[in-house]
Amino acid sequence: MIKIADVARAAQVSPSTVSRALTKPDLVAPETRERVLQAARQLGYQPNKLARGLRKQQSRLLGLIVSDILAPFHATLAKGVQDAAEKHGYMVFLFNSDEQPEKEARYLQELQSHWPEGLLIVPTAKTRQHLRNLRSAGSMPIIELDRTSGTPGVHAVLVENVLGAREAVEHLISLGHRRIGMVTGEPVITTAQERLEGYRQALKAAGIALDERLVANGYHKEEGGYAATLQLLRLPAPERPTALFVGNSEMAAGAVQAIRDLGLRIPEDISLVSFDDTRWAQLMEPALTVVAQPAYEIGYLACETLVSLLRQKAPAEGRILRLKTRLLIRHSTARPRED
Amino acid sequence: MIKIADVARAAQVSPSTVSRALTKPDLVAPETRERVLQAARQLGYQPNKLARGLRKQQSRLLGLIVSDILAPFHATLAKGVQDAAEKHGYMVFLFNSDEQPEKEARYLQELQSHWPEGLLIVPTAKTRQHLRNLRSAGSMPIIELDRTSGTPGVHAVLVENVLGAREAVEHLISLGHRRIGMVTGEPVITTAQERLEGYRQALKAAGIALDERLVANGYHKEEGGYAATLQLLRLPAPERPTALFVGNSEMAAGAVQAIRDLGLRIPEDISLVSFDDTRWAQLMEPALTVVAQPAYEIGYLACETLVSLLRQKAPAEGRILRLKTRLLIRHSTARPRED
DNA sequence: AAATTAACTGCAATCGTTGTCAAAAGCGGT
DNA sequence: ACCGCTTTTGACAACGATTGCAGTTAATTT
Repeated sequence: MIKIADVARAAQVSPSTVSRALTKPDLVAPETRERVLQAARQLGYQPNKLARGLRKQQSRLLGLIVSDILAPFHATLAKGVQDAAEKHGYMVFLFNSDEQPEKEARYLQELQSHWPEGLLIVPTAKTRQHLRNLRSAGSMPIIELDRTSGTPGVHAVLVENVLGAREAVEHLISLGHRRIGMVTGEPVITTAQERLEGYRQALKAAGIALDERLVANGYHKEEGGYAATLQLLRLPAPERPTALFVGNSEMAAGAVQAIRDLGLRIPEDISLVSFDDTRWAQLMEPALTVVAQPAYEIGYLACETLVSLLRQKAPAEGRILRLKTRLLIRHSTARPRED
Repeated sequence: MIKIADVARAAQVSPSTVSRALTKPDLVAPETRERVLQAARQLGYQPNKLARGLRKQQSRLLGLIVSDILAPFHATLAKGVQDAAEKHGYMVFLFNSDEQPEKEARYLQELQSHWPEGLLIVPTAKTRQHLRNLRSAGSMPIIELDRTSGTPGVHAVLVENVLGAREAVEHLISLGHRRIGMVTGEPVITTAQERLEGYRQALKAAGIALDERLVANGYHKEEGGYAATLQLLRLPAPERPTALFVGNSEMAAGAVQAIRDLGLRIPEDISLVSFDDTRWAQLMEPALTVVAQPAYEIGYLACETLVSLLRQKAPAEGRILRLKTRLLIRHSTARPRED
């Protein structure tokens, strides 16, 4: 690799001058500058970011930990973050915790040793402890995405989960459904709590009593969604739900398969709404009614916020931003059968 | 941040001893070692990777550039790479070229300045030039994924595109189809070339003349797939294909929509096979017959190969590994209608 | 023409870590 | 008590880039 000394030799100046010519061009004489720039170009010089970071005590690095890079929601989130980071000259270290707290802890350690200037994270169940253990956490701004860990002083960019869920369930109610089941996620995750709360509020507002048997845990995963859906649809006829609200798209995929395996038809036999939009939700037959989240915007906004936090060095107190969801009514919801 | 000098002070030893206690424990006396380790633990010391990298002239960093992180295939690829990298103590810098050569060039530059020890890349149309311009490329092992750029000396991990495509088309032929259309990707991309070649071979082996009008370019994207499919299915009846082979899943999504918009039914009116398996291909009705690729394995294997290349410092000559595809026959293919 | 100022450049120290070298300390044997 | 040996430790110099300070030259003013 070409280093600054090589360029200096080629341009017949000192390393200091090369450095200045490249980073503070107006401090060096025009001819010298030209000579240096040309030499640098010719040799293909690229400043070593390790050395620069060490000297300037800044890495221009951000850490991003998502909980499932294979889920389109998270991939989109990551893209938003990266695009925003790039705009401001930051690089992003992307990790995938797979919802596993141990992995998250390991990656946080690893990340820390690379001196990131800020951290963006989709927290898992143990994030709060992990962040407490991180020494540098006090100095480094942290933004949580999609969910919160409850760590004090941390910023977050989320969506209106309660409202979004409520609108989805109200849609079902307006179609005439009364027995509406919910497949929820891990109760420790705030999105699961909030979406369940929205479900509760919608029922309450419509004067429908909450039946605990109609709420099943799908643990945020496809298999869990499958199992939870089977459980709900195998209830004896009078209690069996005529519509299902599912907490995220992974579980919704399981739900669709469970419904098919039971030989039921959507929406004739059962209506289905899910949080989170995906390609398959649009392409499946019938297209799925969903609560769409602005995933890209969440990532982008979170990163913008982080960068602006880094600009003003005063460590602002934690603020929570919430973006709106949109209920996309497609063809998986209809009036309940009259029997 | 705690640095080595802080630990040294706390443990009453010199910085050198701290460094040794942490990295070469058997070179320091047991009691001293304990004292140092405890001080380090207590202070939450994390070695600064920037400084270490600078001093040791190694970054333990790998670069990964994929061409579309939102596509499940690429996300899975990335996961495979990361998992393998983590196993060997490497970090991965992930970038997304969005198939745009300029972005790729920019990221390659940016990456280079972080001193990666190796590079994994899903090449775009201009990768060959970009790599030629990279000074460090000579010293740094490079592995291409999914496609090749044709850069001499570069390693690659690909799939059996010709064979996979051929099997898919042979499947259609065995069902009785004779007019089979193909929606292909950008011709500069090797996967598109190879899959087209497989299509040709299958037709030839069955004694079916190739009709150029049955091959349409979908440019690797959903919209392109939509347009190409419309074009093929609007051919006058005698030439119109009874089956379609689509070069990747993005274009397949477009194809499905085009078919629906034309009011045709799969597989009664038209059979459909696509390269690349996805969640929606499994969930759509009817489930799509596909040529599945071992995406995770490609990433994992590529990274393993890269690491082993780094271990043995002799720069081995470029080798190409090809993994097998699997034809998953589902319900989007059937005998052609007799009319 | 001398004095003052401005513009430009180089020296040397620095960031945190590691490896080399040599000094110091401990040990057993004579 | 002294010698040679091993074990343990610390001082110091890098790695590559940046920057405060000081020095040199040229330009401007008196």
